[in-house]
Amino acid sequence: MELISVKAALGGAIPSGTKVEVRGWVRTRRDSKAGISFVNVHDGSSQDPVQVVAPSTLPNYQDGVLKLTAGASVIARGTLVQSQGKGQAMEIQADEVQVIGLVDDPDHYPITPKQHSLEFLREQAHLRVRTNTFGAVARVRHHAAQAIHRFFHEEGFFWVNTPIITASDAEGAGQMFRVSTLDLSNLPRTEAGKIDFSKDFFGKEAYLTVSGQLNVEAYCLALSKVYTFGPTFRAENSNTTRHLAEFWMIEPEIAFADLNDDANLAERFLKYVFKATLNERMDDLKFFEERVQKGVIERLEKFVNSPFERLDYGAAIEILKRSGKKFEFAPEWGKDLQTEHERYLTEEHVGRPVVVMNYPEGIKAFYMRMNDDGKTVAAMDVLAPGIGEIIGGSQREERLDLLDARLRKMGLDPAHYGWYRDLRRYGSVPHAGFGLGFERLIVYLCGLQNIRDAIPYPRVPGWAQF
RNA sequence: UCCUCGAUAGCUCAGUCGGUAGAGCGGCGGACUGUUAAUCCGUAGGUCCUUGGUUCGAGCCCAAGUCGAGGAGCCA
Repeated sequence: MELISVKAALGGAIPSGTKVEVRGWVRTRRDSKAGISFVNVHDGSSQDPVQVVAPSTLPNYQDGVLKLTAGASVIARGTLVQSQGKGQAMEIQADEVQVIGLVDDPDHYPITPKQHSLEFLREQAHLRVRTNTFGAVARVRHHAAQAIHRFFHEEGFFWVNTPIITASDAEGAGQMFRVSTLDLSNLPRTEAGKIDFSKDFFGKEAYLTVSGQLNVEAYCLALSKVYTFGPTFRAENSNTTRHLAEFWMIEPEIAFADLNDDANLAERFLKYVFKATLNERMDDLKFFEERVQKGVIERLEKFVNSPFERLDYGAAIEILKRSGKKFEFAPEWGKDLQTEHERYLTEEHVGRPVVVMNYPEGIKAFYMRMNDDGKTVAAMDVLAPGIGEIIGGSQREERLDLLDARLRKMGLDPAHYGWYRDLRRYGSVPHAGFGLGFERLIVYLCGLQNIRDAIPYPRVPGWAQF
């Protein structure tokens, strides 16, 4: 008797006639008066369930097998055989179906074999992973994460675990969650009446990180090729299909590199991860193709096989102006590209991924490197058909005087950036990197509409259940 | 945060002009069949989001609130 996964049972590598055991959860049960029941069992290892054929001669047929409903857990032992029915190659002719856990209230069990709305399933986050859709998302998510680590490892990058808690209020990438052990109902005060954070856990104000970039830059200027991949927090009151309060971000950083190196890295990176997902999870992608978004596989295949177009921001604005398209927001030099602009560029004008480079300094962060024209910075966005911006990155300002000038121009005090400025004083080198929201990548891979379906337990304003 | 839309059975939804609450799926019972989200018959199942108002009478009209969705802003 060999314990096997459902995936292995269906995989064809195990010869017919082998005695096997599978463990999992019931998806459906169909009874035949010929004296058998068909129980579809899934264990998460594959998109498809295995069909367990349970004869009515089993001792627990009446008060066991016939009590099975969607969601019940079982251990089935029997012979793996070629199926007599259509719809599956292999099935398990059961000698024993052990009922492990029944569903208490089958009439209220929320996961039925019909299509549920994704909104409803979000409120059942602990059970939604039992559905085809969320099982598939979970598997794709795992394979994408593995592919990301594998890509960087193979290219000689080191994974750096930057801090989750930060006492620096200088990251400037958005609203932060405060971390404190102070008693909110009895706050210590200074003589001036302000909250006395010197009494707080870290002796000063602390927050959850909004980006590991600044920290990983330091490691870049020693290890040369590094990346972060970890949880990230934004306390913005964003209620959209693209924002989470807690998400996972990937941020590579490369030394002795400029913006072109950065764009090349982004292109290799995305293609590697997409290719790996196509290779490793085609079963789930086919499900998304059928049930979630038509064309998602072709979109990925085209992405993998198309060279990225490079486009200067200024040229992009000109293209948009001359497009003859009616945009809700008129394109104008000095303003950021709207989603409608990005979609036009990548979907209609070029028809494949585009890297837009060298944006006006006024709309980009302080750490981005000033170009020689004095008007633009070495920033880039990778735009993908069907979604728009998927990666944002830049070459970092490695010249101390220019960094200080830019900080001051943006109303920031260079004194607050002591250790970050040190990196420009001690063996500074040109370096570059980019940031990618992992869940946005998952949305794109799976053809989802809402980022809340791309993470197991989404956290958004007003919602932190489970 | 702003704009728009929505909330009716476990789920997905219908509900006409304001007049006693409906279907499909799921559950339960039965029939039938190596079945495939099986099929067929029967059956149970309701705080119509909450509060207030209008009315002889409100799922339906009005007001406020709560929650959800989509879009915008911000962004990854």
